[in-house]
Order: sequence, then C-alpha cells, then structure tokens
Amino acid sequence: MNFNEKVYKECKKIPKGKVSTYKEIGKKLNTRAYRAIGQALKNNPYPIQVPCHRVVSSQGKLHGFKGKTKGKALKEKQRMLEEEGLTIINNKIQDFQDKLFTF
DNA sequence: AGTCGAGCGCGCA
DNA sequence: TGCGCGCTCGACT
Repeated sequence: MNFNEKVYKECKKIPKGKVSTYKEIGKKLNTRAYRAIGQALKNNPYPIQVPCHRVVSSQGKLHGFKGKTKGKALKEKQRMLEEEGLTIINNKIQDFQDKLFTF
C-alpha cells in the first residue's frame, strides 16, 4: 500500500457536496506529509474516481491548485464544486466549516 | 499582523 | 543522490 494509494482512498471517501483538506487527510493517515499529499494528488492517476478538486487548503481556499491559482482549470473545478452544492467566492469556499468533511 | 524556514513522502533527473 | 511539489505550522520580526 503506497502512500499515494492511501491518499486516493481517503479522497474517494469524500461525499458529493463536501470537501476536505490536506491537513485532514494527513491526520487520517497519521502523517504530517501534507506536501506529499499534494504531490500525490498532482500525480493523480484516477482523475475522475479521485475528486482531487474536493481537496483544498486548510483555510478552505483553492490556493495553489494545478500550479496556478489563477488558471482556467481552476474555474472549471470551482464550477464543478458549485454544482455539487458548494459555494465558492473569490477562490474561497463559503461555509467551509459546514461543508468540511472530516474522516 | 506578516514573513520565514523546516519537515513530511514520493517522483523525476 | 538530490531537489522540488497543488502544504502546514510554529517561531521570529
């Protein structure tokens, strides 16, 4: 069981309409390698099965997604999330605490 | 307050 | 073998 696979596994547990953070995942995996989690998601071999867009920074912001926070891909992810019942304003998730999924 | 640096695990050179 | 990454947190300005 690779570290990556553990990350994916946890990500897949995030229900629709909810989000989670690198920190929470790290906590769940009993590790502090938050960066590694980001790295794992970047390498994401299962883009659809593993909803990496549901994983955000601990502040509930989409900061540093896909390398550039101001990228076009980010907007798409944002819209996807919005369609799942989330509200995102200025790259920030509204009612983040409420939508946050803790394992 | 805002900035800085270190530490985590894995992938690629 | 060494560095960098979709990060976070504590320590210091």
